[in-house]
Amino acid sequence: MATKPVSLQTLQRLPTYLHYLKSLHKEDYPYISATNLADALNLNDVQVRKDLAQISSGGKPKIGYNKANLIFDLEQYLGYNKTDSAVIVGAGNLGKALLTYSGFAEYGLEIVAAFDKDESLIGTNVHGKQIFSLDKLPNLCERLNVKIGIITVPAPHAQEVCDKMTACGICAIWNFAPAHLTVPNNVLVQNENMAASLAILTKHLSSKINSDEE
Amino acid sequence: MATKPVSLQTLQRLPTYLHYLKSLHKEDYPYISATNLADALNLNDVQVRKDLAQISSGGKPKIGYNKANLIFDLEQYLGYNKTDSAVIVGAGNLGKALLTYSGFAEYGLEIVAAFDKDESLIGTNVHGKQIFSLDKLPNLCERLNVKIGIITVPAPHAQEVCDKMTACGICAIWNFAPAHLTVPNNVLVQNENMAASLAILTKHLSSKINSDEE
DNA sequence: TAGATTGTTAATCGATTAACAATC
DNA sequence: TAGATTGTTAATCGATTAACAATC
Repeated sequence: MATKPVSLQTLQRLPTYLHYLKSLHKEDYPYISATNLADALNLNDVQVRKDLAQISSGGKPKIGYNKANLIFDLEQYLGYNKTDSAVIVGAGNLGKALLTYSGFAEYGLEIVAAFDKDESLIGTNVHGKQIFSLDKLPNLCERLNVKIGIITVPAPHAQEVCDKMTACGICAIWNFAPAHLTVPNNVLVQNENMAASLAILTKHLSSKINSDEE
Repeated sequence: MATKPVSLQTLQRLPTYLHYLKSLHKEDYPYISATNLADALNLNDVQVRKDLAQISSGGKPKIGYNKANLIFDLEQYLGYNKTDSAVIVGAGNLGKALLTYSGFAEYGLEIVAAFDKDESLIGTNVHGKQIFSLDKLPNLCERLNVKIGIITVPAPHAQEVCDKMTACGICAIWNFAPAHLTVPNNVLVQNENMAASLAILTKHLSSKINSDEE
């Protein structure tokens, strides 16, 4: 019973729809059209309809989609009602920031523990989450059945940490280190590629300057 | 003299090439083939050649690309040699993490100041960067000709901060808030969309469970 | 010369957008 | 009924990949 797989592009838009719908909470009118949604988010209306068709029970011609139902369907599909456990390796500034951020709960993610090799950090806790020695990783992952790992160590150590994670049975890695990771086939790496984002930003700036000159 | 615009996908791959090339620093042999690069980064070799053709003086048949030249061309193209100034609004955990992160210098970005509306933060400094009241934003942006703004406030305040930034002449916004921003035409928003990344990660997990069941 | 590798032209693939029929 | 909106089928567009000629 394989449900039709949703494209990566669609998958990435779904949280945006959900967030926007939730922001309309105050409004009484219970329906919204794909056209409205598309306009608000600078998307094409047909694209929105196609995306929603894949995860919801559909809208009604002339009326649109029931907002509450849509929110429910999106949360259901994205798994925001079920919580996945994650561990974080690297308790530096970025690691601490992620540990402290309480918004992940809303997305169905709970960071259960952090790991670092810095002796002075081990045993301390950040925002109620304890920081362990890296040796403890296998045991904790197995005990708590953790499948998601977050890497926030400096780039030169990222691959090594990644290998340890996959050895522990982690099969989804969120990589904040500016490094390319090599992993077994069944493991997914999602790069939070700040260098790539910055490239887009600064290039926009420099091309703007050039075009202003003309 | 409009240089051929590079696609967004290409632009995002360039920092990856650069990073990998730099990591080969130890090796003596001065050349690398597109095939090698592609294999190491799990990309197609023709794609790598096409990407590199757009920003470098090219390689030599049978030999490959000169690594040092390639690194130079990539840094040149990505503007890592010139520094852009940026301001950050929102000096919470994430904002502080970014202020503290010293790696941006390498990418040609310097965060010159931070802003917050929390009175207890104003006047303090993080990693040598001062935190100002939001009122000071226009003056500072104009004086230092700041064109890049980083938003690390909670989602409900993101649009308001964004509007202030564009009013100050900022035309490239790096948005870490989980909110869709509406901006004038000439302004670019780059969303660091953690919710989207998480959606991909957790979906991989749940689809894996389903396929394992078969 | 032979062979590896580049760079280009053509084919494929997938996502977005346009056109339109179905429906409340 | 008329009109707005959905949902689907076809057309377009752009990026990736394959095929191949050029070259050191």
